[in-house]
Amino acid sequence: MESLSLDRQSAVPLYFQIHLHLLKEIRSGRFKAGKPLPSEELISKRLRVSRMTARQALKSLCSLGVAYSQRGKGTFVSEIKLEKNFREVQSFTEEMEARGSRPHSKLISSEVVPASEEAAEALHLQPGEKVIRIRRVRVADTLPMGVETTCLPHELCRDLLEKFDPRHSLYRTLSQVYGIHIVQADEVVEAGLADSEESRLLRIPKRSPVFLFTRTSHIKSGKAVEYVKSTFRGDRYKITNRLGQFSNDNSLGGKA
Amino acid sequence: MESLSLDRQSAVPLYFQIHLHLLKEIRSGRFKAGKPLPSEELISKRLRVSRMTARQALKSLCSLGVAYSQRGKGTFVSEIKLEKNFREVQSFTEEMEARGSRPHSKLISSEVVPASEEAAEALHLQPGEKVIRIRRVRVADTLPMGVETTCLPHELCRDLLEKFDPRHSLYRTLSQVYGIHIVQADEVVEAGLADSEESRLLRIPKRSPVFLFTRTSHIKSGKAVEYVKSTFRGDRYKITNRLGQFSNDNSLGGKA
DNA sequence: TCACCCCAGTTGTCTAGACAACTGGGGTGA
DNA sequence: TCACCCCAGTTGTCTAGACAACTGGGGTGA
Repeated sequence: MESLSLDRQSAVPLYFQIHLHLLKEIRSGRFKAGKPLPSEELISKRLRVSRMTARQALKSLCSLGVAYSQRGKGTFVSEIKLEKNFREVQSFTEEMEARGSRPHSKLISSEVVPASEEAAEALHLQPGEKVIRIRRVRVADTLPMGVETTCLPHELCRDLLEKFDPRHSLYRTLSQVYGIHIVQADEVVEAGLADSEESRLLRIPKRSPVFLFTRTSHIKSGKAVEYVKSTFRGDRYKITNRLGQFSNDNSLGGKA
Repeated sequence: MESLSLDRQSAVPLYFQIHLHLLKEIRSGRFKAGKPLPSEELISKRLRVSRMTARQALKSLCSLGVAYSQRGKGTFVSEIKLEKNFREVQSFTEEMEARGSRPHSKLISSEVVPASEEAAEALHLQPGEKVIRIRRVRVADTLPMGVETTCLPHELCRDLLEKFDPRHSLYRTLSQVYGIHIVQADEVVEAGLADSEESRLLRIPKRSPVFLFTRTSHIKSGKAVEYVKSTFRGDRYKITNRLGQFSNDNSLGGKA
């Protein structure tokens, strides 16, 4: 706190400068888990900002899950570790890079076809409307991890098959070429056994345990832009989830 | 909007009265997906509240995932359905009730034992410290769904085994008797095959596909209070996840 | 001893403003 | 035609205050 001086000319909002500073101090161990952060009043006085600005900084830490507030008591550092590998919405590519593996993909097929019934429903398309369908084997380092079939509305990105190298990240191409940013995904996971095609592609014994994923991805407005079915091997792939922290999110701020 | 008159004497905050009203109008179809909600300015004028209060109402809808804001444009109703069965942190009991099944449990064993190494690590206990361990078969309607082993620090709820009926919800007992409210859980899921004890208890063939869950549950402060390992049958149990919506949460309010 | 009150400290809610930054559409002028 | 400017509408950030509601500890008085 003492060392921080705010840059009032900066494009970075004051509350976010304070947010970043507190976050750094928490990570450095200056503020320990379970211990109070400076109060709104104190931040307000020390840094000469209004209490609402100080409050917004603290609230944005709460919405990150780094801190929590208790009325009448203060705002405290959460004991929950953030750095664990929880699944955000991210492509296979990003997920593997985050785990320290080198991801790539082998293309099985890519084509424009009429949407299947389930894909049409998930993507809110008329029956028979066209989708781009890409089938790939997903590989981490040299280990085949899963087989994935992705469907995107053809309307959304007509020339995708020319612009997209299937060995790289689809999400990055969507984001960089088309400005389509996937921010949320709804997913159903089932446990099953590998069929013969899957066991051949993944080089695992037939009837090995596998995860079956069905995922619908959304952009910020909630519009569905991707429908994916995939099979991942159960012996090498784990899912890490964080549940909750939805309904108890009394947040006042936050930054993308 | 027109029909709403705020109760300024109420203990319910103004922003939350507005929040509830807008939510009702969205659910009723008065405001449709993709369409704008009233602007901060408009709410402020119509309901004679300050703009910050109107803003807090809209932001709390955003943090619920019901709406999203775009600078310079407005706040819009999200196209994402909320009502789907996503997994919050909830007990098996709550989950099954939400799905319309009648949950119950068959006790296999309950005892106070020294924590296993992994349980001690998850719960931040000293090696050898005691935990309450409860093993149950989880049943939906009359169908056995999974085998679950729960460990709780003995220190936390010494007389739990007297006060808890293992056929009912553990989370409810923790909440009602001890004031322990679980708000977040970190979970690892693996795909595997049922061993002989599991297949017997779940009445499924040996080597059927199953989910293997390892879960650590936390209270608001982040303190770990429960460590669970469980095996659920893959033929009857599906996981529904919602990913993302963490980093893009520019919220100003929210209510537990 | 112990129930109660009081008080300082804290977060929660709310007000009435201000300016910045961005969006989208309409109008202007070369 | 079309690049550009302007403007109304909107969200984002920020200020300087106010009172409510709650927490926890200390002191008072029966």
